[in-house]
Amino acid sequence: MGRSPCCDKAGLKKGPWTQEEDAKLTQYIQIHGPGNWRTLPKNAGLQRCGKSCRLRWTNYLRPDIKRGRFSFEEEETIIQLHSVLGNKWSAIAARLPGRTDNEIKNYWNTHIRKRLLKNGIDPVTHRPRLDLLDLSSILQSASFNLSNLLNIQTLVNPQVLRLATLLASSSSSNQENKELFLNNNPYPMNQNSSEQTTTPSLIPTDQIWNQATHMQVNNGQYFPDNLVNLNGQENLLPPYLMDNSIINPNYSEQITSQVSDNSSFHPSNSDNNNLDMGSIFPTPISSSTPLDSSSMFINGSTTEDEIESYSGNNFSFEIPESLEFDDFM
DNA sequence: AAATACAGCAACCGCTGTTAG
DNA sequence: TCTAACAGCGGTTGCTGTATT
Repeated sequence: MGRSPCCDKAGLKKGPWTQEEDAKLTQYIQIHGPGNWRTLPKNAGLQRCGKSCRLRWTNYLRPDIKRGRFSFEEEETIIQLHSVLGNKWSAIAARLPGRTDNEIKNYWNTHIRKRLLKNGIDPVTHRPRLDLLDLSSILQSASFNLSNLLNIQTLVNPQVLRLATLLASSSSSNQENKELFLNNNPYPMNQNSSEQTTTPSLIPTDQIWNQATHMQVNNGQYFPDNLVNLNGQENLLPPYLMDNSIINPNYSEQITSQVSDNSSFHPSNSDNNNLDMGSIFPTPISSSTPLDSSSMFINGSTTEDEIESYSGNNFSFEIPESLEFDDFM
């Protein structure tokens, strides 16, 4: 339309808001209410454009804004809604009381998106992609040895598996492994999206769905409850493949049907009579949680933030006394 | 201790849809 | 019906604090 931004007007301030400006804006809105943003700055004695005032109010000063760290439930909700709605941040924010679209967008880009990529999940399609994984680091994991690798060959792209085997059998240093992998990665990151969605590295998720439906957690790491079964046979999948929200082929459809009914959808931390979140967000005791970094100790590294973010009451587990960590090693 | 890199987030930009005159 | 202003949205930028070298 070619309209120049209102802030182009001379004399209007830009950049971070001061406490004084915040106070003026808050006081004015408390008296007159929000709206009429064009005339508001002048009436409130602010050298700002109306748009800037509106953004400051809606994203920061509004009294109903919930500040601070996102809860585990909120993060799950964001991930699930994003899998259905995409980057419709306002639509996602509408289902997270107290959170703004800007805040959710920032949180997605700075936290969730990176973790999905790290864990081999395409943040756009929400599907597992081995070509996004740091495979060499997985191979260093004590719970993912060569014999395990060979036993999952029916589940992964043979080409990737062959490469992983090569890396695992190599006696060279870790750095050399990484370089070897990078040089031989058959599915580089710069493929176009259509190729990505059809790449054979996509895990046939329905094949492993059943294995992920019953999970236990131990030492911060998820394991299926048949990890060590009666036959003493170890489960052969690495933890990152046991995330049932990731690999459940139906979860997107589930939430789509829920979300499509706008009048009845509510996030799990509100009255959830209209939506059984348990059907969408599996509880940790029965299964893994979606995209949970604490379940992804692929290379034994995680951040304090990630650990802390999952340490709330919503994340308690029952660990059978008979289960010992050594059993998994 | 200083320089550099990185992460997180508030704020801005530019576009689109809606509304009022 | 047209036009301009408003309101809202998603993408991007740039500042600030922290971590690393």
